[in-house]
This record gives sequence, structure tokens and C-alpha cells, in this order.
Amino acid sequence: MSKANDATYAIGDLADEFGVTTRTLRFYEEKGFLRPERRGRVRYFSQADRVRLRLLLRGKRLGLSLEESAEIVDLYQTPEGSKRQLKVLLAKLAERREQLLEQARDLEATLDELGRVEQQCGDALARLETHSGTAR
Amino acid sequence: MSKANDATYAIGDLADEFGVTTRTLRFYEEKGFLRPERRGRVRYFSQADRVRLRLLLRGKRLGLSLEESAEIVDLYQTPEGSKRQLKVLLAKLAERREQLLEQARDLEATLDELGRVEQQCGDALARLETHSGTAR
DNA sequence: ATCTCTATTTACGTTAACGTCAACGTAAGC
DNA sequence: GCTTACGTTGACGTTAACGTAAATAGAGAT
Repeated sequence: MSKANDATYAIGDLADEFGVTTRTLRFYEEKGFLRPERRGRVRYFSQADRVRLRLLLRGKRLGLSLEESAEIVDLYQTPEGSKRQLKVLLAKLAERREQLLEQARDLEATLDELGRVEQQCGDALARLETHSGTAR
Repeated sequence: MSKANDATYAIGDLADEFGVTTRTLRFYEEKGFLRPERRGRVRYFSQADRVRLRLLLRGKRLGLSLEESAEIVDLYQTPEGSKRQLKVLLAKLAERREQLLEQARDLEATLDELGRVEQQCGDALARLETHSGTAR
């Protein structure tokens, strides 16, 4: 048996998997958002890097900047800190939650309006098809 | 009695109300996202402009680009078009809905993880406070 | 040995969404 | 008539998040 779960990923493979370019991954490393291992000059991405990347991209899809995404991801690594640290962390978490909840409200409102327009639109279409026969 | 509801807004007032700068509003006009009335060179924003702005900013909070936000807002103005137009519009609406629903899933996932971390964090804090007494 | 892939670094280019002057007009209040 | 407040049009500056091109290196296949 081999040494369990220490698979690494080449930069190209990871890029393909997540639908980003290699430039993106290098950029993320340059900015410190990812820290792939280096053998020589070549990068090797671990499972942890892969998870981090997934979370970063999820943050991006929510409209966060990379820095904000990274901050959230870092929150996940509770460093088992002191009492004060824990309280700071909890505060940050609450803040993030508030922000995300507001976003959820915005999202719901937008979906509502889309639904309304969709409804009107469907009605109008139905009227047209009823009145003027079944034009193809 | 006066002529009902034709109130307009000065650029500064509108900026203050929405927490943006006047530069932003001028930029939005320059890009065609807003079309305030002009008396001389001075801009006067109508209620419609105000609503549009609100929707644009909501789109931004969802992480959309201004162009995307504007596109969505434009969808709201169903132009009572032809059968073909209506179908195109319905398709676009469905597409937007899909995108927003994916975002909702991302949001939920993120909130879940935040919750989990919050939980752990709270537990850790509780343990600390139980074991080492009630340090201020 | 040469070709082909994938990788690397360096560095300049690009787009969106404004910020930040500068220089000026205008209406209100004193 | 002067100040103060708010408006205007350029026009250049800035930041984030990569794109793109050039020159180079190592590893495998033929």
C-alpha cells in the first residue's frame, strides 16, 4: 500500500478541474491566497490547497473580493486561540453572517421580481396565442 | 392642487440617500445606466431614476457587474413585445433565475460553514470559561 | 537528437468602477 | 458684492483580477 492520502495536483489539472487558468492559480499564490508546495520551481497543490481553492471560488461567486473570500476561509481554521481571540473570531463570524443574510434578502427580492415579470410575460404570451391562433 | 407626483431629486440628495458619491451617479449616467432629465446642464432625477438606482445597487450587492444589473433591470420593463420577443425574454429570465439559485446554494453552504465554525468556537470558549474560572 | 508538452519567470496590457483634482457656473443668504 | 454651497465638465489616477506575450527549462515520446 502506498502512503495513504498525499496526492498532489499539477497546476494544469487543478485549473482544468475548476475552470480557471493557470495564470489565475499563479496569481493566487503570488497574492498568498494559495501556498502550493515547491519542488524545485514546480508547484504541487495538495488536497488542502484544492479545498481552499474551492472555497475561494465560492466566495467569488458570491461577489466577494479575493481578499474577503480569503478572510472567510481563514476563519474556518480556528486556531484554538485564547479567550480574547475566540471572542474576536466570533464577532467576525457574526458580522459575516449579517452581511450574507442581507445578501440573501437581496437575492430573494430579485427572485421575486423576476417571478413577477415571468408571470406577466407568460400571461401576455398566452393571450397572444389564444387571440391570434397557433402561429408557429 | 399641484401636479401630483412629479418630484425630482438633486444629485447630491440622491447620492446621500443611497450612500454613493455624486461621481458615481454621473458615471452611471455617462454609461447610460441612468438617464436623468436635464434642465440646462443640471441633472434632475425622477422617481423612476430613483427606483432604477435602487435596483442597480441591489444587483451590485449580489456581485453582478453594472452591465449585468442593468440588463436585469431592463428585463423588468416588459415592452409588451411580439411573441418571439416574449419567448426570448422568458428564456433570459429563466437563465437569470438559474444563476441566482446557484448563488443561493453557495450562500447557504457558506452560512452553514460559518455556523459550524461558530458552534465550535462557542464550545471552545465555554470550555475555557468553565475550566479557568470567570476571567474578565 | 529532436519534437512536443507542460511548466516556469518577468513584465507589460486590460477592464471595470469609480476617486481625485482643476477650473468654472449659479443661486441663496447676508 | 462677497462668501458659501452645490452643481458642472474634462481629464488623469487607481485598484483588483487577471490576460497575454516572450524567453526559458525539464520530461517523455519517437
